[in-house]
Amino acid sequence: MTIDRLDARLISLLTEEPKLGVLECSRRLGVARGTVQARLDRLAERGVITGFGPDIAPAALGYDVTAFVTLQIRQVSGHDPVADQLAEIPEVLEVHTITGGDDMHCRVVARSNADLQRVIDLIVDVRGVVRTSSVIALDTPVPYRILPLVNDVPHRGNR
Amino acid sequence: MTIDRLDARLISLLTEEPKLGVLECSRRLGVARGTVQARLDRLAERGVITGFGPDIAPAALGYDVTAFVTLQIRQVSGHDPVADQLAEIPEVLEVHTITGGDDMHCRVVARSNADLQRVIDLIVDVRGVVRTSSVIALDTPVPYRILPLVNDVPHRGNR
DNA sequence: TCAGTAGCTATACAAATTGTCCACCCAAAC
DNA sequence: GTTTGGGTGGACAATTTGTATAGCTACTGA
Repeated sequence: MTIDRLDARLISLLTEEPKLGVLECSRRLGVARGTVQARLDRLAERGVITGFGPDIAPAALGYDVTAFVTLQIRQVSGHDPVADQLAEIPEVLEVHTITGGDDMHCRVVARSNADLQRVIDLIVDVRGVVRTSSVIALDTPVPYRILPLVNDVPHRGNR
Repeated sequence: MTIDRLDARLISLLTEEPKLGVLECSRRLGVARGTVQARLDRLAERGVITGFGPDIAPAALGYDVTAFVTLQIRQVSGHDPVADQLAEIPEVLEVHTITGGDDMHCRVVARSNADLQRVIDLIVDVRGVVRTSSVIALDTPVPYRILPLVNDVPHRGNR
């Protein structure tokens, strides 16, 4: 399952100028409108494009601190109940189960370092969590991006 | 800097049904079209909404493996040159500098576990990188989300 | 080789949305 | 008391969308 050059160009275009409509895209890409429409439909259908939601910057909402928290959980309790509890905490933006000495990895945000303490306490209080370890993100030299990956597509004309 | 209830409702609405236009949003929210338009402009201006780019699932592109790589770098080299090099690797989706024993934290993807080895080798080869440590994300019980955070806004009518 | 299929182009049309105006109103701030 | 920021409601032309149509080409499998 992969995408072709035209898909990649379309995704790039939309990533860089999200307000473009289908018609404008077709003009920029030099293809028919129906093609763009069909491509978008197919990309969404295949699950490549999962949505067009607005990108929100937590920092702009006052959540200036980002941290990564890894946790060990009690073996008997299992991951799911813990994950469910974590999901109840708004400041927990993302949770993964992981390999290695720890069991889970979370991205969390907070309004300040002091506020981070509060959030970590919430996490520690989750039933089944044995131990946590946190690091604070000081800077983000490479913010989340997928374009380089998308553009890593063989150039064979448009197809 | 914060958002009010109407902003939150608007963001929620757009997150859940991204294809809605301004007009439809105004209908759903029960406010005038101009209001929605103004709110969106302001949210974008204030940096709360940073974009409307398509959300791409790396897994749908064949990058089934996600991993977190933490690195130690040579003190003398500084973070920036290392980050610049990391940014050249398409599979590196995100880089943060962090507190604690390690210096940087990256999210990377790969086509398979074997392919992950290749990507890690690319990272190790970056000048200034001394040591890396990786964990693989096995599952993602809570995928990245910001809605709970956005909805964590006092209910005081619409404002 | 031939039929079938998938994907792109081109075109058409009505319906809906957008981008901008404007005038007016209200509440909070000065 | 008056400025000011935000919201309302309405109006307009221009553009875009949704949806169909038909024709063309390239590839696939029998």
